[in-house]
Amino acid sequence: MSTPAESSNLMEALVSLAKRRGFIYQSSEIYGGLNGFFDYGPLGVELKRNIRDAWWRDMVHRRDDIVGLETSIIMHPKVWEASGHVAGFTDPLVDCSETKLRYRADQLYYSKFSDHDGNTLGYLVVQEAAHDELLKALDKRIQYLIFKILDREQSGGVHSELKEFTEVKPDELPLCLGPDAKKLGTLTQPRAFNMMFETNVGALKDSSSVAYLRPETAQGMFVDFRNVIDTTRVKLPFGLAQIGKSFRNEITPRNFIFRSREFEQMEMEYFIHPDADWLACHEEWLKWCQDWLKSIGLPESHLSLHEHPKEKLAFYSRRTVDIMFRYPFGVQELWGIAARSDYDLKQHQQFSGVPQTYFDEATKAKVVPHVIEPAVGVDRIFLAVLAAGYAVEDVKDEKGNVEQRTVLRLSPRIAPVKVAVLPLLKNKEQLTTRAKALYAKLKQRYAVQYDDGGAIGKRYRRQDEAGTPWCVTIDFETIEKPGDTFTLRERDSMQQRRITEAELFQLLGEQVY
RNA sequence: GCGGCUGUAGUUUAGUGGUAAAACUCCGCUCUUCCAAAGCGGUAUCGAGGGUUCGAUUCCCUCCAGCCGCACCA
Repeated sequence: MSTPAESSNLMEALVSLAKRRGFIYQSSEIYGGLNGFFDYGPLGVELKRNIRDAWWRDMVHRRDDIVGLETSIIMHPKVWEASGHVAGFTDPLVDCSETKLRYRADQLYYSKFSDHDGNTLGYLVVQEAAHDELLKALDKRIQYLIFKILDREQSGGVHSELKEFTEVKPDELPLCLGPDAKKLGTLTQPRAFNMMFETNVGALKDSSSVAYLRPETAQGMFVDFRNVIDTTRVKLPFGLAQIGKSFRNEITPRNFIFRSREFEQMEMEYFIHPDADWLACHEEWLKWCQDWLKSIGLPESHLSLHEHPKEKLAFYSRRTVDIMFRYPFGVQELWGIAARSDYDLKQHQQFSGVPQTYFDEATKAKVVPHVIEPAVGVDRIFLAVLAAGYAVEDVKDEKGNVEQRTVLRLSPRIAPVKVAVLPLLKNKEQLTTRAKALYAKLKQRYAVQYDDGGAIGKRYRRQDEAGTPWCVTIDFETIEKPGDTFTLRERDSMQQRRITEAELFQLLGEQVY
């Protein structure tokens, strides 16, 4: 295991490389940046696109049972009421200035405590618990208030009924004793915090025009479930796949692009018959996702599984397993595979009044399908391939001096540039003419670069940092000897061999898919 | 949202109460027969705003951004 300092250094090195080579910039940098937002530069946008394309090809094009979808980012506000996001994403939060602890106001209860003459002595705040536990806690706090804070000789007084702390009034706050506080008045007013970005549709900013930027792409696929059934020939089981931006107003965006406020999801909702073996289906998708991650070059050694304990499952889920990735800052969630049951379709059925059913020809019955959902963040995969591929190696030059080489070992499938075409020398026209001809031919099909700047070694290293798997050098052997061969220099091994144009295209055809 | 640390060229860093230096990168030119060659030239309102001061990149305050920890993450 690396130490926190090393991890931090690795992340700094990655951020630095990402900027230096044009993978990722901070958003709005010239205005001081904006927390939780990022831009993808010329190399970054290629890498990101390749990740998306690889997923789409494997998930949609190469399967018979999955079709694609692209739904709008802003949807009818009722969608988010039905999905539970309006209620679920609104957490009123309370901070304690003394203990620095943070509570959810809807999980706190408070009670006024008065002496027998009716004078208010204070408000006791306790955390949600079973009824008798809660009363026990309340009693403890009363004793604490009387003897430690008010410094009285004997107890006595009455407490009023418990109320949810969300109802606390500003003038009561100075007399509130926080659940873990030793002084009065350390709690803040509950502040509503909704993870959804709000906006307004139309010209008038009244409450009827409130809309949300979607916090997940999934709901678009549930809402269009009927449309797809009615207009295409899909039969259960089948999947709807979507790639698109989602937005969450995270309290604290952290770890570079890992948790940001604007991010891109690749989600697939796989609809199955309610009587189908959902557990087996869930296992199948779990396996599929792991295999796919390996196919884009993530090493198995960095992957692990995390099964959500039953008591911590989200309300819609019967089972959720996360594929975890060992990032420099720790093992974190990469891909969540959730068995969402029929929760979402049933919710939309109820809220919209439109039946969300599928006609089962076999039983002649209408059923509401269940759903298995693999959901992954493009940006998280991006960071994972960057972190896993990044290496600084010691390399010996011809004099035996040790130098350092920075290399990004990206899979040819997703590398932003597949091949760099390099004339050995810039000022020899036979070399550059042949190189430019090859470049022109390659770029019809692949993302390639032409580079004639500086010495050849420098150009190799530059491509190493960009993650380009192969460099092709047009040298004197190309133009002087028969066979029209080039030097093929391989990124990871730095080995060189001679290759013809036909062989090069064959290599690319096999490796870039 | 809280606490600690930080912010000087594209990157990594040096430095000072009297308007800034280096290495590498990048761009241009010269040169160069396979792993960051050499030479010349170019690139900074020292994160932003305010205050103290004759004078602030340096000291103070606020904000913004970043890192670490806590909390949060339906």
